[in-house]
Amino acid sequence: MQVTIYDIARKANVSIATVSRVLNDQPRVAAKTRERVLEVAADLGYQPHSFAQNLARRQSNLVSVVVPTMASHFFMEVLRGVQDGLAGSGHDILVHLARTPADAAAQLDRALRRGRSAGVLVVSAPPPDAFVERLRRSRAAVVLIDCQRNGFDSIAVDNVGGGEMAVDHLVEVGCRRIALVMASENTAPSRDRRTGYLRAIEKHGLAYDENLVRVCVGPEDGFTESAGYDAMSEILATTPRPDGVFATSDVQAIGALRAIETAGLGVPDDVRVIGYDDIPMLQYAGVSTMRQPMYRIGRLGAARLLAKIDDRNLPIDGSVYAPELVVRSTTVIDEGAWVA
Amino acid sequence: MQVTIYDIARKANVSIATVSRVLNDQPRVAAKTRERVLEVAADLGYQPHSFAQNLARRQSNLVSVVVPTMASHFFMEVLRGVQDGLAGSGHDILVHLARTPADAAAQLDRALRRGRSAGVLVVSAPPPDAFVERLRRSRAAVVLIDCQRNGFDSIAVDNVGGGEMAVDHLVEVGCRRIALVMASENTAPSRDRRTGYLRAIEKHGLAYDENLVRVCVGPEDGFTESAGYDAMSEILATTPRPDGVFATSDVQAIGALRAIETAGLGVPDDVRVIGYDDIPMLQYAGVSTMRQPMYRIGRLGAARLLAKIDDRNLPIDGSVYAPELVVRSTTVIDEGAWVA
DNA sequence: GTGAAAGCGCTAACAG
DNA sequence: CTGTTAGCGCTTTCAC
Repeated sequence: MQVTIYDIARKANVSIATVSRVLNDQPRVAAKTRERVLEVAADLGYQPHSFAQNLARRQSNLVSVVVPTMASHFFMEVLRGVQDGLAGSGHDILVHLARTPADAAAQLDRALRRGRSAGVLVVSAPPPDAFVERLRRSRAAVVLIDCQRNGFDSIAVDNVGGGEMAVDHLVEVGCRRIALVMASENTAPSRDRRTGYLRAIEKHGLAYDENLVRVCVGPEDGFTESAGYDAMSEILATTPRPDGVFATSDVQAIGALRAIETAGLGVPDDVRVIGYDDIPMLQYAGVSTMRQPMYRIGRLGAARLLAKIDDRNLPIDGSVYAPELVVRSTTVIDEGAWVA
Repeated sequence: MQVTIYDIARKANVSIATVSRVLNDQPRVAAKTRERVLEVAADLGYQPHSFAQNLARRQSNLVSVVVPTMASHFFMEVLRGVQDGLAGSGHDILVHLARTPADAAAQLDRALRRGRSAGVLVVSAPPPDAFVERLRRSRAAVVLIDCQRNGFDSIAVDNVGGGEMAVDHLVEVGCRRIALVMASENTAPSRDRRTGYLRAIEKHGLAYDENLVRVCVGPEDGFTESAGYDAMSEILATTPRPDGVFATSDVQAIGALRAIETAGLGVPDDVRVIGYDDIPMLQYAGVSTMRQPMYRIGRLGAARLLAKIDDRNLPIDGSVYAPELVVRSTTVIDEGAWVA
């Protein structure tokens, strides 16, 4: 059978209470006893049973991450950040993948089961109304990542500002008729980026033309290359055609690019293109975009969660990071780039 | 405080044993009692405390997945498959990201802590020698995904066969001098695909030229676009130049493509290119590749793990799936494709 | 400094 | 059919 503190106690001639004290680095133990216990424990290859510990301590060393399945690169980076942010705290990561908004609720539900997780990180999808109460009542600490909601801690990236910056950039390089290829209105980042688009359009005194705006539909909330292609194809049928396009994600931007080329137009000469995310592929495809600090928000989110777990009464804090404009050859002429 | 079975027992005028029986769907309970208990439980919003359950049942409802961080798309698909394969079993997924082979050992270690996980899924990296013994001794069931090792259950894709098929295809479309752009020799899939390459070269009676083989170095075990670019650039300096290239991953293939274009050569006219994985981007980039059933192996791996958890004495089973050749415009002339 | 004993919330014999 | 009673492995008072 497995070795428990009873085995250690017996072999070291002490009580299990003492073993527990030693193992938990508590003060009131004689140096010699401590040493002996430690030695026996190492000898026996003792490993604490975390369920038993958690039960006795009335706490959990698990952290749940609830995340939509789309955007694998984004998620992987965030997850890396989360793991690093949690490192050393003794917490392990429970992952709950949500395919759809409805599924997100189900996954959140799992994550919130009594005693399960010390904390929950909700990524890229603000909790639905029905959960707000539940989340509040829960013993688990909650931190939102890449989304925000009143009353919750969050680490977000400024999607409105990002959308605005992207369009600002297009205007700066000379665009006047700027199209928007956006993902499903179901997703908050997508909606926010549109808000930024609208804000910039207005700010620069450009005319808003609904023919230049397309909402992608389809799987993965429209965050796909083909959705971007379809949307852009439709937009290009408009007269006069746009001279710039902002896509709410990089994969959509790639699709838009293909549509533009298919239509026999050139990038950036006829139409300038900017995406959002900065997935690795984009660097080589030479596509301008808004870079998001994914790893960073994951790491900060985890740190924030640990703080919250430690002290549930910490004031609510919403950090918002600014995305960074990455200029490549789809918005400015740059002969060194790969894609023309 | 939280509601426990004691609360239910009190309110329903039964003992906790009866409550437990009802909650666990055990037979010997009067229909009426059952109904009453269920009602009270629902009323109180009872949720079982999984740590307590696990402790009492002497089992775990957690499954660990140990995975290298590179290849985010691959992992995401596998993870989706795992989650679906586990659905309904009541198991949750613990994720352990490993940055390096050394880190993989540390993560495996975490996953194997006593009583922690009912099972462990090890993805894309066969367990190091030092762990074989440990793994065997562990109470946890173990299934390898996308890798194999004597004595362990595994769900793998035939990387040797895949490499061979890729090269076969290049030969079929007329290539005679075929280059290999491979990732680090640290990774098993990479090594296996090379074996397939060598096998095909020999089978077709082509000359093996070491100048046509480059091992990518750098971060992420060489599974990067820039590593592919660098490797291909070097290979192109060889005279006579190759007329085909097999890259052990799609991102490397994209890099190779860029190197070929930079060198002023055409694809597929001068050099034909085939990658490995079939990441979504490739479909639109029109790159030929070997498609791996990622979701599927994840799902099957999970199913296999559940079976093993249920009966640890099941005979060891190693399933090997064949990757699928996807022909696009980097190996055959196809005017409809996007990238020329 | 150390030990005895009472839980943590639940399951599982064992009686009745 | 139902209740009593031991645990699961560990932490944590409270005495000594």
